Amino acid sequence: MDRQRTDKNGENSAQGRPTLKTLAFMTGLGVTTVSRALKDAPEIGAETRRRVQLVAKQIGYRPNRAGVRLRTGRTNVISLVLNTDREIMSFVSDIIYGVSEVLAETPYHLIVTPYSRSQDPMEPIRYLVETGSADGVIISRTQPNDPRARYMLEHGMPFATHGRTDMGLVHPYHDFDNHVFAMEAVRRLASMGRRKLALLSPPPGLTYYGHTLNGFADALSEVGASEIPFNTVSIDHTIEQIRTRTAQVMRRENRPDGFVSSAAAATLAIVAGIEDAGLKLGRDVDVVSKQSSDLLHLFRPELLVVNENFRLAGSDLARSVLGWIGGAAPGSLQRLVATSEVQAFSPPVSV
Amino acid sequence: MDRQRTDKNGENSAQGRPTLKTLAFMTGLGVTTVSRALKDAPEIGAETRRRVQLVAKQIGYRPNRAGVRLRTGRTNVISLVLNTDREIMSFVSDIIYGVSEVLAETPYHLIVTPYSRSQDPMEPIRYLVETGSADGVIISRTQPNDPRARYMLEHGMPFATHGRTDMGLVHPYHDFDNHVFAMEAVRRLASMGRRKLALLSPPPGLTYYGHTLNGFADALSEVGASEIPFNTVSIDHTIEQIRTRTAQVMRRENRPDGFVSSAAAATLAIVAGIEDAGLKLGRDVDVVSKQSSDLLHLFRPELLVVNENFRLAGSDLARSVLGWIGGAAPGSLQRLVATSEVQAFSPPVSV
DNA sequence: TCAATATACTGAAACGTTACAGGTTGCCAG
DNA sequence: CTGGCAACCTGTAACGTTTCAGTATATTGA
Repeated sequence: MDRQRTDKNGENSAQGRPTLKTLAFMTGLGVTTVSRALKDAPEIGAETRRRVQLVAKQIGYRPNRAGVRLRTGRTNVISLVLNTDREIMSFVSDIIYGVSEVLAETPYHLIVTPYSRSQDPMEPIRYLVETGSADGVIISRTQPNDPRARYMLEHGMPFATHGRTDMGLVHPYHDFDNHVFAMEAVRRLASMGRRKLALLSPPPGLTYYGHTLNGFADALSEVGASEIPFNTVSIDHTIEQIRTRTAQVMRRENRPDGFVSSAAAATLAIVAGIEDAGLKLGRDVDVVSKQSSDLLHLFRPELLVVNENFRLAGSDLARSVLGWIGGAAPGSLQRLVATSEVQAFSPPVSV
Repeated sequence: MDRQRTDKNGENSAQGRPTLKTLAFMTGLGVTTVSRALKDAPEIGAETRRRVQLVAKQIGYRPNRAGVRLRTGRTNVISLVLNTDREIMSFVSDIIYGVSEVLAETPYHLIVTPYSRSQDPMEPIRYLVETGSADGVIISRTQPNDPRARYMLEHGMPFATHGRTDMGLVHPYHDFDNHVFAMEAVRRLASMGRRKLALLSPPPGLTYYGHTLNGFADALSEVGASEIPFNTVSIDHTIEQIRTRTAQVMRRENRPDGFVSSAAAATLAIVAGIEDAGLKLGRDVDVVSKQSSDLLHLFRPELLVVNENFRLAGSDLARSVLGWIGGAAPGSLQRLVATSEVQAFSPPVSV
């Protein structure tokens, strides 16, 4: 009967946004009951439950995130940790789209946590864990012995990695099978008669550097081809550095007649370097490249490509983190996607 | 003297993360005093202030975002609203980097709010405003009469737009001067003797569509060149659509001898279409294109380019939103960046 | 009939912060 | 010696939510 005094939020429904108190006033129930009714708690009568949910829908009730977060510690936030100067351009947009697509169906927000050249990659991770700013984290540029993964595991922060680790610790990941990619690439080049192959590798230090190198080496010995060293550059180098280096190598006596490239932008540089040296793609040398959007064929139809789907990676990683948060076993949230076949140019249908 | 009972957070300093209560216990002050000391309130003694801040730094105190948000309504969040299927790839990564770079120095987090094909562009905006999920918003794909801008203005949500509106309403924006871009592009083509020009425009509906068209038309009449209609496609069309359409146009009797393209990926398609028709870039036709990263010259050295810096746009937009939140006049936070000159290929120094 | 029990609901407390409305103390003017 | 004031500090309440420990009522079993 002192409801009037207590529920000063009654009139609130007109001015501010509705809260549990507003709903309690409108339904004549207590806020506890309303709170439980909204989450289908069993001790609330079926009719009451329906009634509360109906009113909530009608007036467009949305739980206040700060309230929930303060009370429960749950943030409803997933953080995507990105290196702001080394990530591949298309990687960023596609992975964000993939993650967004999954989070859109949930109450989760996506926050982007950047770190740059100058910073310790651990810094954003520590920040997230210490401040509890996210319920889950997605990281890329994964290393075999990755201190970020170890730290999050130790501190009970659910996460997923783009790329695998190799520390004997189990956690969700999504990875493209770069071992298979490199093997298929070499096989394809070999099948075209190419015998002296160079690899533009991922940056040393990342896990898939090793996968790529091993696949390359394994296939070389399988097909009996040889390697022309090209390890002074990686896809983390600038376009100009790769271009210059390629031109140098191509001017040598013992030059490669085939390239395997781990990134599309780098492939542009390789081709430019080849042509700087006065040689011709498809005649003097062939190139197999990974790409994440279907543009390389426009650049040079002679290029051979393998597609890596970053958007899929994003949605997969998001689902994994949510799964872990939801209590699934981290070991069940690991996915290695097999490379599609090496593709040659197929001209557009209508011409 | 019932401090022991009251400050149950005293021992907390050992287990959880420190709060104001922890600091209050350690300094022997009240939490109110600590709170004010940390924000340099004038009614706190200078010595006390220093002492509190020292202790806070020592134990790594970080204000709890949920607490602040619940109490004050401030979220310390900026939301970047993105269309998940139409945005230009490099736009997304660069603008995120630009925004991040600015927010990194502040307590603000960046959240990415996506919307897709199927959705009303207003939906994410309404969500953000209604739930108060952000203190400021950045939007792109701005329209002359943009309901999102109008809505946010009406509801007092600070925001900045990438691109201008044209509704007589004043708000922060960052825009690339596409009028000048189109004029310079046409002038350049004219100076090379090109007289029949086609424009691959931005999607109709966006503000810079008009700017681009006007610049194109103005320069055409200035130099006395004529337009070959090419308005059945825009940069929002697929690569294949643009390519096919270009090839069609280039096979006609009265074909263009010059193109102006508003996006780099689309330019790849145009060039492919030109070559599909058996014509040669630089001989039969020239193309001026915008690009946001320096890759087009690798594609075809004959391409003429103008650079648009999306990272700059991002940092600029972030600064504008923060400025508005901080009380600056929205009218003072508008920036139109002039296009750089049209650039032809300059070969790498060392070859 | 009475006690035990299940059902449906409730108020109070707490999460960490800030705003509000004081409360002490010391000093000075009168 | 008193009243007033400035300087400095403090407790309480509130933001919206969930959890805990209930309470009231109806239902059941003996």
